[in-house]
Amino acid sequence: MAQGVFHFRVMTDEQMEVLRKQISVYATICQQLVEMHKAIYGKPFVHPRTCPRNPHCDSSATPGGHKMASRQRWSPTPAQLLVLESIFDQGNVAPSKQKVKEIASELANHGQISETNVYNWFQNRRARLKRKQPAAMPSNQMGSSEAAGSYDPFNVDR
Amino acid sequence: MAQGVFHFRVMTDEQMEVLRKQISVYATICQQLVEMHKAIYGKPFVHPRTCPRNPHCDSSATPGGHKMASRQRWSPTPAQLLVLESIFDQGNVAPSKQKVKEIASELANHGQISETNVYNWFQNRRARLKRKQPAAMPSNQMGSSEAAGSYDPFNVDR
DNA sequence: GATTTATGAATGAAGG
DNA sequence: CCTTCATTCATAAATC
Repeated sequence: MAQGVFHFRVMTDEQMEVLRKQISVYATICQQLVEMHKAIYGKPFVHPRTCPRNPHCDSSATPGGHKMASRQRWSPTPAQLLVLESIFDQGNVAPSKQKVKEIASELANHGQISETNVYNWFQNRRARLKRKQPAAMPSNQMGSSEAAGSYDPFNVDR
Repeated sequence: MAQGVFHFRVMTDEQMEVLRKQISVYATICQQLVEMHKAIYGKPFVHPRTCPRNPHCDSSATPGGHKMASRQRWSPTPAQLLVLESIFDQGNVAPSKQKVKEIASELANHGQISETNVYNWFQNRRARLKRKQPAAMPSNQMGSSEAAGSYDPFNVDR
């Protein structure tokens, strides 16, 4: 693997994210093991070397889980949001993959965006709407079981 | 700072190799420690601090015999995740029925788990990998002007 | 600037 | 297998 001595590897944000996650898992486990050590020996585990200048090495003990280094998340520009909501309101609540591609392409003119962003946006929008508007349903009792997601009222694409 | 900034991180092969080795070492150590814990205490490696907001740690056995609500979905403990990913990385991406049984059996020592959980995990992992991998282009610098390249291009090759 | 809320993204599970 | 949904998580934005 290490034979390409004269060319650089480029890590995408995606790959970086994978790394972050792996490291996060190790961090969590190690944190637990430190707790274990304390429980056994009654005194806190002392690092051979404290973290040099790690931002979240001290302070906020990250309640419960371990916090990864910050990951920037996409957020729609006002212009993009306007277009997205317009499309949604027109009844196209579940665009097909092809449609998503087109939308993303179009919105790229108004700022950074990816097809995944668009896809996620519609997914979240549907879920949110569904959760907020269970009213207006004509006498639907649904008392017994949970109807485990076998019903999808929005499957209109393809 | 979320938009307009497409900072790629560049790693040399050397750095990459160092990182790989470090991770490998952490993985080994963590696995050994987890095993050690199991050996000492004879019970799953679960700590009060383990799951932040995930109540699946509460393995309270359905008092009364009737399974009630609280239908929380399974989520791997860090230790389980470590093992699962380790297996996956070793090339065993689609374990057989028998293998799944073994894995589930083994992981049950680190927390509640079922064969279905394991099966689903591998299935999801494969699907996820498949979607993300074809995005990786070797040594494609794509100039700074191609703004959209940072995130997942969302595979649509059908 | 510490909490709370809104929301983009991740993920386990189900359906086909 | 592939796609989709429900739920959860983390964080940017908002609020105090």
